[in-house]
Amino acid sequence: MSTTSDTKTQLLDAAQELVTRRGFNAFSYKDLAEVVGIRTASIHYHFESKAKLGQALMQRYTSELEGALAGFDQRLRSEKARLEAFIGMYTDTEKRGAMCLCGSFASDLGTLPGEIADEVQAYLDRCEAWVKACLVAGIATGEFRATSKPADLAASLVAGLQGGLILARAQSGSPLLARVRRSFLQNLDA
Amino acid sequence: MSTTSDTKTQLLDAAQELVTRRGFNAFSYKDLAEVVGIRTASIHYHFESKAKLGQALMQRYTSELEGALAGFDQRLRSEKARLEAFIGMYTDTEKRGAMCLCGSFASDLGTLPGEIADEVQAYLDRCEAWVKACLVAGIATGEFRATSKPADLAASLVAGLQGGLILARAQSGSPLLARVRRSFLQNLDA
DNA sequence: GTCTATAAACTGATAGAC
DNA sequence: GTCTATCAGTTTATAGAC
Repeated sequence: MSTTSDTKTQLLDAAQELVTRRGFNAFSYKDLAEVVGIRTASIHYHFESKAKLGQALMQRYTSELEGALAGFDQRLRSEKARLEAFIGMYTDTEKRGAMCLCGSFASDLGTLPGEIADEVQAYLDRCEAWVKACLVAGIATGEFRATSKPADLAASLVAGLQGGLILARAQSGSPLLARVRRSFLQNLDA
Repeated sequence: MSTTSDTKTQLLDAAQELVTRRGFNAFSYKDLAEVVGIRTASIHYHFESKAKLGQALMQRYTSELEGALAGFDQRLRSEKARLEAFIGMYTDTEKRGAMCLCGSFASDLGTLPGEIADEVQAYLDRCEAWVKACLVAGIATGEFRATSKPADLAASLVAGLQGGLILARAQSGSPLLARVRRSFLQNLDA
């Protein structure tokens, strides 16, 4: 059990930081090598290509999402609290001044290898399905008021959070996601 | 009055297509030169740098937005119709399988020269201000029901449209923006 | 206005030594 | 696992001829 992570994990962590701040096409093996402190050639030992690195990044991100959602489901007792926890993942990212890894990849989708595009779609589908289930449950118990179809509301929240995260860094004013959160939740008030 | 546009306009048109499909960092002068049919060196006669080209792109885009919004205000008689027309600009872009120029730049903001970042902010501020005014007017006449502060709703719509446009290309299912539109408008139903 | 020629730096990637 | 050395191709940009 070592304090410092192994090189592969360090590479994933540094790459995630670069992708969520600069974008997949705007960072290079050189950038990555400098952060981790090895040579660019050594990166190829861990990830045979930049595309495979991107794919590994999205796979880890999606499995972390799965863990977080399972935690929310198990730990929290109201659908409102679960929704708040979900939104909280994105407000945390906003505070760091970064994008969601998936949102960053989605914005580069026109230039990405198919392997990554598939992972992006899986992540988004999972988010929408979880939010939709949360809404359906909350409407059934009377916790939420149904103003639109849950599937539409779920897609709308995911789009608002991802868009908000991308636009937040360009905005002068107050935290953008706080506004997205408020208008979404007030709309559901029973 | 010639049928074919001048080279500068052709360059702007081709660059806009590339930025909204691939992103600012994912297209090169070589790509642009091939589309327009000149050499890369000739591009520098019209735009001294890629940054200046990007800035010119955003300036033209913002002034086109201004024209479109003025047209909506003048031509359309209800706030609902105006909001629909605004949303329509984005559903048109979704049909083309492209991103909004501003959304594309926003996603690359961490790597962009400051001149472009300022233009991105101006475009977003203008969108939010116009939508907010539209909502305030519609609430005053009783056309809309106010579920949240107009400023929050406006920010939320802009974020939802931009996010929806970016995510739409990764999604398998039905048009994402139609869902954003439905849940936003139903929320306003008086 | 557009061209050729050229630059200097960077890109992801490979071969092979240690 | 990480290194050095190297590759072929690309990037934005400049100088100067036409």
